[in-house]
Amino acid sequence: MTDEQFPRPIVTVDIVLLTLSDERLCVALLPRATEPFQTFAGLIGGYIHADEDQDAEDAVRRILKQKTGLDGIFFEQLRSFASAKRDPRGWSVSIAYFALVPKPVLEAAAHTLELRPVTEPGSLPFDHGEILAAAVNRLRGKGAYSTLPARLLPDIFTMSELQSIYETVIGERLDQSAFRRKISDLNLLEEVEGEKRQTERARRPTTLYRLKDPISVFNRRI
Amino acid sequence: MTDEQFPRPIVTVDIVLLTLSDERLCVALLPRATEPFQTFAGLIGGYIHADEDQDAEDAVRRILKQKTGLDGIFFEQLRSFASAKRDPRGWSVSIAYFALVPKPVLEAAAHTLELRPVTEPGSLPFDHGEILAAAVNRLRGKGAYSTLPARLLPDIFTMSELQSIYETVIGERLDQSAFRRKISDLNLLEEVEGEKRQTERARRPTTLYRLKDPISVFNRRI
DNA sequence: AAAATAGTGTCTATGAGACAGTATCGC
DNA sequence: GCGATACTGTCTCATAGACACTATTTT
Repeated sequence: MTDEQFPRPIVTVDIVLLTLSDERLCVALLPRATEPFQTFAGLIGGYIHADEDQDAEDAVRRILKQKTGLDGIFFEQLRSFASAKRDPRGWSVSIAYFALVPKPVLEAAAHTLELRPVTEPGSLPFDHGEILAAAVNRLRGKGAYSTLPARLLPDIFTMSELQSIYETVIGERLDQSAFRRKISDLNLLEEVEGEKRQTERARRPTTLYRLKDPISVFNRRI
Repeated sequence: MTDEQFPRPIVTVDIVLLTLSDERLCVALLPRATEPFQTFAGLIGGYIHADEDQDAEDAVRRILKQKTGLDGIFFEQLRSFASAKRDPRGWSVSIAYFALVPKPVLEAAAHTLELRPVTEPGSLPFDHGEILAAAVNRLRGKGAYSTLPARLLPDIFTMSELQSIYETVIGERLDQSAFRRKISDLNLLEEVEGEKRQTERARRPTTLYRLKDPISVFNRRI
């Protein structure tokens, strides 16, 4: 830690904003305002503002607010991508985050975001393709062992909706009976009393639930 | 991504080097050569050298080699720690890694490393205490679902040694029969034929094994 | 009654923990 | 034989998946 003669790399924060659209996991992209890759759609990102951001999470919140209008949504650090070649401007570090947002919340707040299925994101600037892949991987992996996927739903949801989210996140069909049993064993949800509702084509009204804790991690698979 | 007028933060790489000493998980620390916190023992770290390091992993390899003499050991990115206050010199980013090394390898190569049990690391400079805690957490968590703990053993080891490593990493006793059954079901090891050996106080010679793949992740607990 | 979704019960296979039992060595 | 470690077999219980069954609503 002696040699401060070395030039400092560029440091940015990049956010993989994920949501569910038509039963598919999608990433929200933003047309880039400046060079390099101007006008190309890329991950939501920006520089750290040393004067106003106390830490990287502050920068994430600020950038999300400024560039998408979103506020108070779930996000978590993924990892950093650091190399000489990832940015044409020179040696750079991207501290990557992924964020989860329910589609209705995204639609209410969003400026001009472009949604693309994570399976066919098209061509992305920098190493954003790699960052996206890492985020999806993390969500799929951690999704089976936590309540992460529920962050893609509104606060209040039905058991079927929850199961459906888990199915698209994990990428496999789940048995209804086993799913309900596990969820109830894990004691993650609380019933929203009196609030029954009928889903679109449903006949029988459904019990509604909400999460007890923001994020729970358990040690068996859903 | 427009405002390049903002000052660039300091970027360093910090490595939590873990090994097993007397059945305890220990972190290897290095007395700091320069201010701040000169002479205090801290994590192994350094600046990125934009000219010689192509990416952060290159920097990790170079720093490990220079500061400890170690080469070719296992390491993996943890996450980054970035804030205005973590370093008295100003806004800084530490890309944190953790590395695992067998004790004999560490002893053969090491310069003047200080080993401290991760449970009582003493006072550490910067936020190195927090980084250490995150590394231990990751190892404990991922350890139960992967062959990570085997990186704390030499290439060739006995089943008992492997079980013992898992026990200290996970922090609980494991049933011998179940352990062997699971390891063999997962098909992770290959027998080192003809090579039998007697452990210190053992009577009956033991079969020796090596890992088939560097790191495997499975989806049930060991 | 039929259609459609909500929710429950049960059977079976598999994997885990507990623990006893057998094997092979040095002394 | 005894002590010590290496290794195997078996019993029982918990959990998972499969799938059939019941429940409640609208049309």
